[in-house]
Amino acid sequence: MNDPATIEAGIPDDQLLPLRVWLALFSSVKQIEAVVRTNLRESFGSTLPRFDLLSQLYRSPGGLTMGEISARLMVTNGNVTGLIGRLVDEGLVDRLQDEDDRRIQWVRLTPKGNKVFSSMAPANQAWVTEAMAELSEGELRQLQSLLGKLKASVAKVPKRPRGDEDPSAE
Amino acid sequence: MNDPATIEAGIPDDQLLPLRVWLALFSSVKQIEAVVRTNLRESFGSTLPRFDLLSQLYRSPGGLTMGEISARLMVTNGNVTGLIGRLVDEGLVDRLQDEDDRRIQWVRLTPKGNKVFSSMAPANQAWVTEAMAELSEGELRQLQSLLGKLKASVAKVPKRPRGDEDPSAE
DNA sequence: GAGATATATTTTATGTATAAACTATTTTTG
DNA sequence: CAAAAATAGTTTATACATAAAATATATCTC
Repeated sequence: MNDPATIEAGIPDDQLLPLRVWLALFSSVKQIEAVVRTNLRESFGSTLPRFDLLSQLYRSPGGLTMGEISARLMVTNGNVTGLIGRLVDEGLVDRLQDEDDRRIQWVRLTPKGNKVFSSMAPANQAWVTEAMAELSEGELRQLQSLLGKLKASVAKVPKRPRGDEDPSAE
Repeated sequence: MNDPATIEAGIPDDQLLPLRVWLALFSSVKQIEAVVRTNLRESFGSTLPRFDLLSQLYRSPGGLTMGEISARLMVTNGNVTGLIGRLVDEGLVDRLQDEDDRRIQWVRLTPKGNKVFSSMAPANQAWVTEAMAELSEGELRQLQSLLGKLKASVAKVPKRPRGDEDPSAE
């Protein structure tokens, strides 16, 4: 991932603003991600995707289906298949088939996975808190609120189902 | 990547706030990325990393070195090597060696690359603008300002050079 | 100016991610 | 109920991304 782009030649400033915000959002996230990723690797030999996945499972003691994980992490099913496979190999997670619907896989943290995540989570919180240390509580709340609005705004973008290209549109 | 995680059990709310903001930032970016990625693929058969790279080159008519590209996109050198290779194959970009320093590669947009990027950029701007349509100009400016502060805050996180683990720290 | 160090980039191994095609089930519907 | 449609997940092919090691060149230092 990289750096959302702009053409800035002769476009009025208010037209440019969303693009600039997007750029700022993008680079902030990359920046924080870099901090967290480095720390996860150096301190725990782990990665952000694995941590996020463990976190979801931690919050769902009853387990999650593959599809639910994929929805929560906002990634494809195929991605989750691979991620879970590695975590199973590491013994942090286990899979079992649903008894009624044989298409469904239930995924849960193993006791080891639970323990490992419990040790990572406070460190992660500390890193993120430190990264945001210069923002006051008020600023953080403002940011949170604006991001909430943004989320709602993006969610309204119509996503046409595939095949709806309408090549003969006027 | 996915969904920055939290343990929320019994932690005071203001301790939790940075983590919540991180979560919100992360998912906003994923959400917008999904919109842009889908549109770039459907409309231009391209991807976000390629678009961002073209954008950087577009803004630097004199060309950029591999290292400079890597710094601007905040990705590793190896990543840029691959990305540029594909863009060269597509004829959108060319590489030439520096005359004085033979380690350096200068990368520029080809005329075709220029043309292609010029057609993509306005569409990209429109998508991002639409995604943020529900935010007022004032809100966007506020967001921009807060993200600027955040960037400065994250930049202050000390990044110890590798090998500075100090395993015997007290 | 030779050896050590630094810089620019590529290569290697691996992990993460997507989209599209596919398999296996379940559910719907005529 | 049988055929069709929907759902859950995996597989495949490919792209993107990292970290670490390697290569090649340039610069520094004595």
